[in-house]
Amino acid sequence: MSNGKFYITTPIYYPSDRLHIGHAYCTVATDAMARYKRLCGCDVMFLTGTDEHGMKIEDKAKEAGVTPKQFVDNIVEGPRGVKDLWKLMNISYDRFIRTTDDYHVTAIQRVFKKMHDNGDIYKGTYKGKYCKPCESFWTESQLKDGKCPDCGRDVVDAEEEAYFFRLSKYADRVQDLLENTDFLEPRSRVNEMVNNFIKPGLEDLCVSRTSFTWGIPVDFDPGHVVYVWVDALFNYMTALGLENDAHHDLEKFWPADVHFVGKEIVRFHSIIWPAMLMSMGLPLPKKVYGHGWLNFGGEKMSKSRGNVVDPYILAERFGVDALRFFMLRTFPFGSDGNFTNELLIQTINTDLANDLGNLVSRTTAMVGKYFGGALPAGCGTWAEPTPADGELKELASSLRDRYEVQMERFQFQNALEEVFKVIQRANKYIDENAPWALAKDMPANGARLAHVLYNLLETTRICGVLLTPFMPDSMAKLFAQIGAPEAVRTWDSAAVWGSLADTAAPQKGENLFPRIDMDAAIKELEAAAAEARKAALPAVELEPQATEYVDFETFCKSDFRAVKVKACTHVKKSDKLLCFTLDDGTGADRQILSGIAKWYEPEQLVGKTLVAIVNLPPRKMMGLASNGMLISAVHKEHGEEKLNLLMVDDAIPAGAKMC
RNA sequence: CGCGGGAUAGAGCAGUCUGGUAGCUCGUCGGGCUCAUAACCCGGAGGUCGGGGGUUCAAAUCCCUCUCCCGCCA
Repeated sequence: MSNGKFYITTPIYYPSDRLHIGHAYCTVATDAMARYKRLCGCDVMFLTGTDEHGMKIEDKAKEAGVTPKQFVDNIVEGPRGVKDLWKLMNISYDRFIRTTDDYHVTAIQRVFKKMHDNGDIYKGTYKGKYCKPCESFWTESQLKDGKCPDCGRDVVDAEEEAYFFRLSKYADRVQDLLENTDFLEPRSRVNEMVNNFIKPGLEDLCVSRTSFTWGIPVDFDPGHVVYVWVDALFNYMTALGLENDAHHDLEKFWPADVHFVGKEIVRFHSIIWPAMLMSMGLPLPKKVYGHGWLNFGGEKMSKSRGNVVDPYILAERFGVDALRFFMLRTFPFGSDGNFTNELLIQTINTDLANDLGNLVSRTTAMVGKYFGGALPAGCGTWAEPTPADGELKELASSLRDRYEVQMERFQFQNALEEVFKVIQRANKYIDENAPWALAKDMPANGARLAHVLYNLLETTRICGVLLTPFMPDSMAKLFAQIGAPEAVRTWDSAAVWGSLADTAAPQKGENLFPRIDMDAAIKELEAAAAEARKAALPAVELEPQATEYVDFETFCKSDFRAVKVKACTHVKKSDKLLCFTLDDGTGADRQILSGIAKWYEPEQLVGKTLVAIVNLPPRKMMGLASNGMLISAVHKEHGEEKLNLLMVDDAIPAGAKMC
């Protein structure tokens, strides 16, 4: 692998809400790639960040009663925010750009001006549907049943003055770029872009707005703010110093080697972004890679479905490295993957605990047990290698090359598959050699035993090096356990069998990857998810007030009375009903059934003064007569129904009329 | 005929570009081992690769067609 530079980016995420596992997926993939390139000796620039402008954030901030900047500050820098998440996920980004950063703001103004000056941005009118109460423009496709998707009211045709980018001018060049180069990968995305967007004809793109103010102002035309395309996409260059003095790495790192992006924004990165760069006369990035989405349980993750996976919960429970590994080991990077908790735990148990963790554990344990912790000098070579020796050695020393091929194609799944084939071979090698049998006659077989263990340590070391980009912390622990110093954790050493000193002194340590009890963990996760869903629901939800009037006569017919509870019992075979014996002031007991067993124990209600409507027609429930209805206050808390019986002052006599 | 993706063992997936004995993980059945995180190793059962047609000596793979599922992502 040659050295040189490598510039890789994630999309800049939109901090209108907490990030979920899908964002983590893309960022972890980028991180693994960046770490891999550093391991290879490249000078790496790894950029990530946040795209912080726009109407949605403006609205959300208003809702929360803070300024837009305060709102995004909290989500980006605040507790459990974006930066916290990347810290937790051990993301080794070199630079983090926020589109609200001063240098970016002024740089974007300059870029906008340049494109305006060269004639590619011109003033026109933006036609759309306008909702007056919401002061919002919508496109035809955004409307819900022809109405405003926000408030459901009617919209009217309207136009506003706006700036447009001459996207159409670059259609041919972009189509050529997509069809005749490997600019966009995987290849299947190319057809999608060309068929859906280019062939029907590229329209010029509206690149400014006047309908909201939370954006970068167009400095030569007050009232207009730069819309997301110019603002967000150019982050990849402003972060290096384009049109600003905050950074000075443009020469060194541009063009980007690859932009990793989710498939939903492939269009922007493969059509709009190159077109704008063409307009600016700037070099294009070498590649855009559109990865798939993580679905959950076969369905798209979405807030409304309540199936958004929280990376915090998973990382804290199973370990960051296990989660990072799982995402990249299990799903082909280019296609959608179906995330399930079962699959996550299964992968951790099979690959990490049973195969890798256990291999390290049994190997280091044997070195300790049979050799007191250090192998004898000279054990690295063996005069008459067995076929198994040769096979293991060959497989392990050629692993790096097979791995590299896959990594260069961003096929993390395949790269990891190669590594685990070797790990499985090593476990088999133990069986073939039965070290425990050799150990029974140390004088005769001690040297052979030492060689077998050395081969195992060396295989483990090579795998450890190649797994480091995926699980940096765990591999550092692994190296410590097998006694591999820094010098033999390098890319070069991963292709050189015998790099580990034959006197290596492994130290059996804590389990690198503890096995997980599937059933227990699933239960806990489901409980946690339910908790999270609940927390996301509104704190207090009230029944909307009736808009229809009830006439006075009808209302007066309802006879509400104060009643005192003489006795209260559960109704047999019913989990809902309580049976009340009430003093209603008439002298005769009144029996009322009420479906409130979920909220009250019978004992606690005896003696209370309640309110009941007493002239409802009698009704039988579970075979018992109910003569009226007790009045309760109801509302919802975090989606859960709450009920409180109306209890009034005990000084009120039984039978007193409410009016 | 809107566009795209998908349909491969009980489950989840790879393989399809570049045709050549159908593969992985889990599960299941049987065996081995006891160094190790009740882990590891070996073997078996289980698939007409969604249906139909075509090209070919040869099709999961190429072509046509039909059915069903998913998504359309300011």
